[in-house]
Amino acid sequence: MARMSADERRERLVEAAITVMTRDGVARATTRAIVAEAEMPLGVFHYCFASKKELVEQVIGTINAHAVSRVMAMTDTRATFRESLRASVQGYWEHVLTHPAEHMLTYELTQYALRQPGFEGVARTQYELYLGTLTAFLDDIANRLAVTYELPTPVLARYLMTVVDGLTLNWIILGGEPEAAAVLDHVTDHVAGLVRERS
Amino acid sequence: MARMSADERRERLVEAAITVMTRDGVARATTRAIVAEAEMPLGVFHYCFASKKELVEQVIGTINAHAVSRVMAMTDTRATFRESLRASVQGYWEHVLTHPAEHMLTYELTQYALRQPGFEGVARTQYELYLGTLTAFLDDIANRLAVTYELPTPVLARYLMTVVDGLTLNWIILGGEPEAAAVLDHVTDHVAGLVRERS
DNA sequence: GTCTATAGGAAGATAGAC
DNA sequence: GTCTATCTTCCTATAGAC
Repeated sequence: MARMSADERRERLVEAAITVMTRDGVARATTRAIVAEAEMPLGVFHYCFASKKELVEQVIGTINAHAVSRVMAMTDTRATFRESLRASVQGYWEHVLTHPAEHMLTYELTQYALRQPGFEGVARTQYELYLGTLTAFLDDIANRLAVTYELPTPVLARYLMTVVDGLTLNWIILGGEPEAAAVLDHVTDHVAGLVRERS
Repeated sequence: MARMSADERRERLVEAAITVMTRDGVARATTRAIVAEAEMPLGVFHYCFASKKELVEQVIGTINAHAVSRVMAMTDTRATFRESLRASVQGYWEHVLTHPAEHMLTYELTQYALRQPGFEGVARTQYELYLGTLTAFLDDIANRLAVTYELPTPVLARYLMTVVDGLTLNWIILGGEPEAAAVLDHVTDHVAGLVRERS
């Protein structure tokens, strides 16, 4: 009854796992719930993956790849730094507003990784990845527009990551779109004020 | 063998639960692990608490009370707004640096509450509490020093909460004290620049 | 590879002797 | 109230027929 290759089953199981985790939370994404979501019998699980750990690793890899390519795609260079930053930040924020559950899942997986033996480095790698992507974004835009920053790029990148990450988290919990958008606008303007023409 | 009142047992079990959650994570804080930490037999649990849910509610209540009284105590009014804000923020940051596990637990409990049926409102209440406390802090300091803010207080409070919460989270995961402190200093200075003498 | 059936263990909660 | 022993359920993982 080989209706589908093991590779395709693996892909579908990872997708199903993400669906279940997004809908019901990481803790409820049991092997049973995942195979049920993928409409496969339970026994399938362990000839597609050696263990549940192996599946979760692939889930985290997939989620991270999505997040990074999202940030990459958000680079939106316009005529001025202010406009470029605003466009990029708004692109990100749009995604948060339309896909809150996806962002919530990344927070959950970070926590999961921080506690799960065998995933010790994963949370750190995840945040280093975000920070690196943001740093590259700032460098890229500085080069294209021939500007420099008043603050060291690592500090500026950390600042942006802090605001974006912190605001995403508290918006997921509290809502309050007007205040959240106001904070984001204020920070965008403030950061644009830290830019100098390259001499 | 009544060596201790049921009330005292309850208190000790809540303490033990916090110890286990801080050390091993919320998911590993099982009734068995908690009574073992408190050095009590398993059967004790269910005549002290009707269910595990009841214990977790008390744990969250205790943690929140700690957090709020910490923010209250951090209000540190000096001669100028800048100095007051700096002193208060440094007081908070000092606590993060010396008690990271405690702060990590609050993030874990927030996630737990967001997913656990019966705790739907708890995460929101928690963040509203933080935001309210920060707003009160800003109002208080504005009154004492007879100043106003360029931004509406709700937006400013949200901005501060975002930065403080986001930075705490990414410092727990990434470390990098110099950059984190630089971000905090920068934000403190920036916010101090948003203050006007009351006319 | 594919599936059913089940092992083996840990979770929350309860029964019932004292 | 106090404790031991146990119930029920659900988890990951495996055994073994096809």
